[in-house]
Amino acid sequence: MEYSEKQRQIMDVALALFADHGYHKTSIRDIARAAEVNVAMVSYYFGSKDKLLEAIFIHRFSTMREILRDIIYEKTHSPIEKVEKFIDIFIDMLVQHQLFHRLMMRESSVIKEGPLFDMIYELKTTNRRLVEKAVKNGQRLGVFRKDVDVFFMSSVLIGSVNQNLANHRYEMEHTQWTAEEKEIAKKNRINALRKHLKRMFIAYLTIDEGQ
Amino acid sequence: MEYSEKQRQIMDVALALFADHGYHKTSIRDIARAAEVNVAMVSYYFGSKDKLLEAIFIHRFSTMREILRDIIYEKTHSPIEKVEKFIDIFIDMLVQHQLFHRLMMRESSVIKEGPLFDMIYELKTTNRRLVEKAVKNGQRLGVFRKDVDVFFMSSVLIGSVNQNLANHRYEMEHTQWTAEEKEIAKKNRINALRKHLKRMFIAYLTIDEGQ
DNA sequence: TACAAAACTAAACAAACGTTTAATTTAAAC
DNA sequence: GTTTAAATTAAACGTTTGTTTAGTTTTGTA
Repeated sequence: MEYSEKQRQIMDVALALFADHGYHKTSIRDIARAAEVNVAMVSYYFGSKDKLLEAIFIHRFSTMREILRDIIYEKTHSPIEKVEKFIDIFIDMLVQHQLFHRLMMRESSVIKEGPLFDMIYELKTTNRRLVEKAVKNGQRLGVFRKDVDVFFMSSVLIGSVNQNLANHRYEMEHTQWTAEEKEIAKKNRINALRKHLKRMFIAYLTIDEGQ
Repeated sequence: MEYSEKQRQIMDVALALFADHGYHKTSIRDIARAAEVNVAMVSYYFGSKDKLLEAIFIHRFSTMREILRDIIYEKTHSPIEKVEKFIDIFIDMLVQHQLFHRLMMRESSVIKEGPLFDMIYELKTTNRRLVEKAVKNGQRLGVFRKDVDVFFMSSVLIGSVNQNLANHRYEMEHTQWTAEEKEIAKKNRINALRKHLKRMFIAYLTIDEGQ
C-alpha cells in the first residue's frame, strides 16, 4: 500500500493526536486542523475514521513485524547474550514507535474483534513465540532452568517497558525542565531500564531453586 | 461521601461500561439504559459525565488507599516474606478491583491534569514508596543487594500484573470455554503469576553480581 | 390531610460528531 | 488549448452527544 505525502501527513498527525488524547476524543476536525487539510479529505482518502485508524495500524505493524522477524536471525554466542539482544531490540522498537505503541496499548483494551484485534493478537503471539524460542535454546544448553513460564515472561517484558515509559511521562509532567533536560532524563531512564531488565530476566532464568 | 443505592447502581454500571468500551465511547444514554434509570438522573445525581467519572475514581481510590496503607502494618519475619506478602496483596487488590484498574490504566495515558491526574500520581508515588520501604528494609538486613532501581521495580510490578491480566483476557476471547472453565483458567493464571513474580523479584533482589 | 422537598420523567436544547454532496480548482494527458 | 480525472473546498446532512427544562410523581414530615 503506497501513500502520497498528504496521506502520510494525515496519518502522522492523526497518530500523534490519537496517542495524546485517545481515539474517540480526537475528532476528524481536530485532525484536519492539525494537518492543515479540509475535513472532507480524511473521508476522501481513507473512507472513514475507523479506516484511517486501520490504515495507521497496518502501516506501523508491517515495520514492527519486520523488526521482530529480524530478532530470529540475530547471531549471538550464548543464550544470555541472546536474551540481552532481544531486550535491546524490543526496547528500541517500542521507543522508536512510542506514539503508535501508546495508541495500540490503549485501544487494545477495548478492541474485541475485527482486523485490529487480529493484528494485536498476532503481535502478542509472535512476541511470545520469540521469547519461547530464546528460552528453549537456553534450556537445551543447560544454562536456563526448566520451569520457566513463557506467558509470564512475555507479559513482564512488554508490561514492564510499557509501564516504565508511562510512569516516566507522568513524572515529566510535574517537572519544569527544558526539552534538552527531558531528553537526557529519558535516555538515562531507558538505559537503566535496559540494564535492570536484563539483570532481572537473567536472574530469573538462571537462578537455582535449591536454596 | 455517602451514596444512595441508586447512585451506587449508576456508578457500578458506568464503571463496567467505561472499563469495557472506554470512557468516551460510552454515552450517558448507554449508562442510563443499562442501569435502568432516566438519562437525566446522571446529571441530577453527579452533575456531569466528568463528575461521574471523578466520583467513581474517588470512591474506588479510598479503598485502594486503605489496602496499600495496610501493607505497612503487615507483620512478617523476613524481608523476603515481606516482598512475597506485598506481591500477594497487590495482586489481590488489582484482581478485586479489576474493572476500575482497567479503566484507570486506560485513561491514565490521556489524563494530563486535574483531580484524576493527581489521584493517579499519588497512587503511583505511594506504590513506589512502599516498594522502596520493603527494599531498604532488606538492604539494611544484608539480604538484598545495594543497587536496586526502585522506579524500575514498581514499574515491573504494576506493569507485569496489568499486562498478564490483559493478555489473559485477550486469549480468552479466542476460546469457547464455559464460564466455569474460564474461571478455573483465570485462577490458575493468577496463581502462576504470583509464583513467578515472587521468584523473579527475589532473584533480582538477592542475586550476587560476581558471576 | 396538607405541604414541602426530593425523586423522577419525557421532551427539548444547542453543540459536536462523522460523513456526504455539489461545486470549484488543480494537474496531467493528448 | 482542450479535455478528463484527481484534488480540494465550503456547506449541508442526519445523528448522537451531554445537558437542561418544565412538569409530574413519590416520599417524608407536621
